[in-house]
Amino acid sequence: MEKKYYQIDEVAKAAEITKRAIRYYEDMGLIKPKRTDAGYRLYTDEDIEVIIEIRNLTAKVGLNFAQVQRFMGLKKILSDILEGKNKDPESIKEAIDKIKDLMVIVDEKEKILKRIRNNCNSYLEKLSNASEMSEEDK
Amino acid sequence: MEKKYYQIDEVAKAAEITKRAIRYYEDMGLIKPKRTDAGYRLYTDEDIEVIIEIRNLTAKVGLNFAQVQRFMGLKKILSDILEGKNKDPESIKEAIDKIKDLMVIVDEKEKILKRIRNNCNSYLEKLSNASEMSEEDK
DNA sequence: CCTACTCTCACGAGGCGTGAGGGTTT
DNA sequence: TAAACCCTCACGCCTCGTGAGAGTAG
Repeated sequence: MEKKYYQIDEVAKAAEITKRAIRYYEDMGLIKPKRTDAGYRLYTDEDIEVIIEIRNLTAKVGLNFAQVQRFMGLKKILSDILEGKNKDPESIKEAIDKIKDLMVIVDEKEKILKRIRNNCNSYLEKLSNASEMSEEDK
Repeated sequence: MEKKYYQIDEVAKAAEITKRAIRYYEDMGLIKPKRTDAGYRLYTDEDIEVIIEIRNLTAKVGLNFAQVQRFMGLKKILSDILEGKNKDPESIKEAIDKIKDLMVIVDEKEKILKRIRNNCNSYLEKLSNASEMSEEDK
């Protein structure tokens, strides 16, 4: 079974990100694509998944690379546990704690977004009232 | 009725932000505190509110200063409209559009946060199952 | 005179953007 | 041969972090 490989430009389009950012992720040790003899980077489908997840956690959630790396390490432990390769209760506890840490950050962000959305909604209401009043002035 | 003024260190604590960041907001033209004769910055309660909102929109939501500035400008127009100082239907329409733009960004972020939270929850479920199984192994 | 503030430079870091200069050919 | 990729520097931008050196006293 041959794996399919993608060049950086395809990956950039698939992950909706720049090539520069992808190379930077590599510099930071978050991904390690294969290379052709000429040095061209070759990515697998799994690499693309990882890149998209990094993107979500950084650009969208606002984690830094150190935090992303912690979370990625967690995912490896997690798949080992689920495949039965790792049955160490300590590892399981650690993984659970790391997930909970991330969820705290996510909850915080969600609260602030909700506040902002509520503000926006009340502004819109007030503005539509003001808009109606200016109609009646005619 | 005298206004109360605060020095930068008090503001920093109230807004949970560094003094450096507050000064930078000023450099970027987002706030314009008064100054004492010696050049010390003096902030009002409203300044503090603004600083907290900038903080929420940048650090928490991930907007850049250009976007924050657009949103702040909007708030001024909005209060003018609500106080009846501005009854121009065009201004009202513009304000509504800007708010809708912001809400699109907020919605996007909320979707991604929900996805991440769902992932976290399903991981936690799987891990707690794995944890029970490792208990039974004893 | 000493402490604890304040100020203004100014260089550094993280996460890329944007060429420049030069190879490769999925 | 030329287009259209790829590579590695390397400097620039944004949002501050972190002193350094000097003035102020809310």
